Amino acid sequence: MADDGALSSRPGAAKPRSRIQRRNRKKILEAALDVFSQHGFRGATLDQIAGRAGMSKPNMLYYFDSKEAIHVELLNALMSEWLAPLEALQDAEDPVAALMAYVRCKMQMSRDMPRESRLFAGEILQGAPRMAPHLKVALKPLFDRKCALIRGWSESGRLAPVDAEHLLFTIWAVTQHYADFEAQVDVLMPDKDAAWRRACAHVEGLFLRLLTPDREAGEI
Amino acid sequence: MADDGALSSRPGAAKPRSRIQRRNRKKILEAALDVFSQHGFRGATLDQIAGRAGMSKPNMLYYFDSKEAIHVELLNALMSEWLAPLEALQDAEDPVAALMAYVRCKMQMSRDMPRESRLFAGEILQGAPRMAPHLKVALKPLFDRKCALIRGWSESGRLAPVDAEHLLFTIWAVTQHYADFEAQVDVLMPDKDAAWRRACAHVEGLFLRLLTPDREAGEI
DNA sequence: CCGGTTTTTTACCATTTGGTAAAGTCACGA
DNA sequence: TCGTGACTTTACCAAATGGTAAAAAACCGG
Repeated sequence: MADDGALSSRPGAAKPRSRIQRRNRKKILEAALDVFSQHGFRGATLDQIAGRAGMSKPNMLYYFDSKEAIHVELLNALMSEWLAPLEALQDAEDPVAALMAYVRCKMQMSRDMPRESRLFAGEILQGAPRMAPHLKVALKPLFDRKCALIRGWSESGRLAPVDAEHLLFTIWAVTQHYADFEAQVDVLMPDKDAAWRRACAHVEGLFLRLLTPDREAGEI
Repeated sequence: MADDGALSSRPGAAKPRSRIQRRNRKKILEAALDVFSQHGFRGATLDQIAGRAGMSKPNMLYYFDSKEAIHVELLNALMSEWLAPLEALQDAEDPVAALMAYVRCKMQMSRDMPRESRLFAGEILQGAPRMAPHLKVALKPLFDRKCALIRGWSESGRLAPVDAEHLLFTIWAVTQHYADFEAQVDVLMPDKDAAWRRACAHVEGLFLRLLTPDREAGEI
C-alpha cells in the first residue's frame, strides 16, 4: 500500500525500474536528508529540497507522492542501516570486546552520518509521529533480543553487572550526542579534530571501565 | 534593544508592569513552551500557541512582537535556569559527591522539565540558529571555568582521571537522553515508573564507577 | 524516423501562516 | 461618572507552501 513512491499503478511492482528513476530518486532522497535533518519535517520546504536536488518541485512530485512520502521513505531506509550494528551484536568469546566494537562503530557513524543521526533525533524529539509503529515492530523486538543477550553476559560474569536496557540507552546517548549536539560541541570545543580524538579516547575509557568485570581478589 | 517584548516605547522600562501583562506573558510563554518543544520553531504556529494560551493571535502579538520574539524570550529565560546547576558546581571536599549531586540534579530536571530539555535540544539540533551567540557568551565561559575546576580535581587525585570537557558532554547526553528521546524510551520500556527507577540507579552506578579514583594497591 | 511512453516544464490553485489596521471594550484614577 | 490609556476583537492581507493539470520535450524500441 505504501511501498512504491509515485507511479502507484500496479501493486506488484516493488522497486523503481528505469535507470533515470533510480538516479533521480536517489538525488531527491539525498537532498531531502540534508534539508529534513537540518530543519525538521515541517521546517523543510519542497522547494528547498527540489532546489538542492537540482530539479523543479513538480518534477520531484513525479517521483514521490508527497512531502510525507519522501520523509517516510528516508526514515524507513535509514532504520535498517541504523540498526545493522546492533543486529550484528552477537554472542562472542569476549563480550566486552563485542560491546566495545559496537560502541566504536556507533562513534564512527556519529561522525560519518551526522545527518542521519539528526534526522532520527528530530523525529524522536517530536514524539516519533511518523515512526512510532515502525519502532514498535522493528526496533523493539531487536532491542529485547539484544538486552537478553547482554543480560546473559552479565550473569555469566564475563561482563560487569549492568542494566542491559539502560546500557544501550547510554551508548546511544553518548555516541549520538556528538552528531546531534554538534553545534554545541563546536562552540565549546572549537578545535574539531582535537575534540574528536579526545572524544573517542574518552568514550573508549568510559565504556571499558563500565563494562569490564571487577576481578575478585586473588583472581588473575 | 531586544529586551522588552512589545510595547517597546521607552528603552528604560526593563520589565512589564501591570499584573495582567505579567499574567498574559506567562500564559503565552507556557503555551509556547508546549508547542515549540513539540513541533520545533517552524513547526509551531501562532494560532496553536494562541489557542493553547486561551487568547487570539492578534492579542498575543500585542504582548510579543513576533513569533521569533517569543522563541528567543523562551530560550533566554530557559538558559539561566538550565545552567544554574552547573553554575553551582564548585570546589568541595569530595569532588565525586559534588559531581554526583550534579548528575542527580540533571536527572531530576530531565524528568521534571522535559519540555525545556526538548526545546533546547531542538534548537541545537538545527544548528542553534537563534542561540549560537548566546552559547558563546553565556555557556562557553561557564563551561571553561567548570572544566578547569574538574581538571584540578582530577590532577589532585580526588577524582578519577577523566577528560573534563567530555565528562560534561557525557553527563548531559546521558541525563537529557531520557527527556529528549522519551518517545523512544517509552516504546522500548513501556513501564515508565520501573524504567525511571532503573534509569536513576544505572546512571548513579555509571558515574560513580567513572568518577571514583582507583585506590592504589596498599591504600586504605 | 515513428509512435508511444516516460520525464520535465509551465502555469496554476487553495490553504495556511505570520503579521497589521483599526475599531471596539475594559479598568481605573480623578 | 467620565475620560484616558491599557487591553481585545474583528476583519484583513501578502507571502509562502503543498500540491495539480496539462502541455511540451526527451527517450527508446522497432
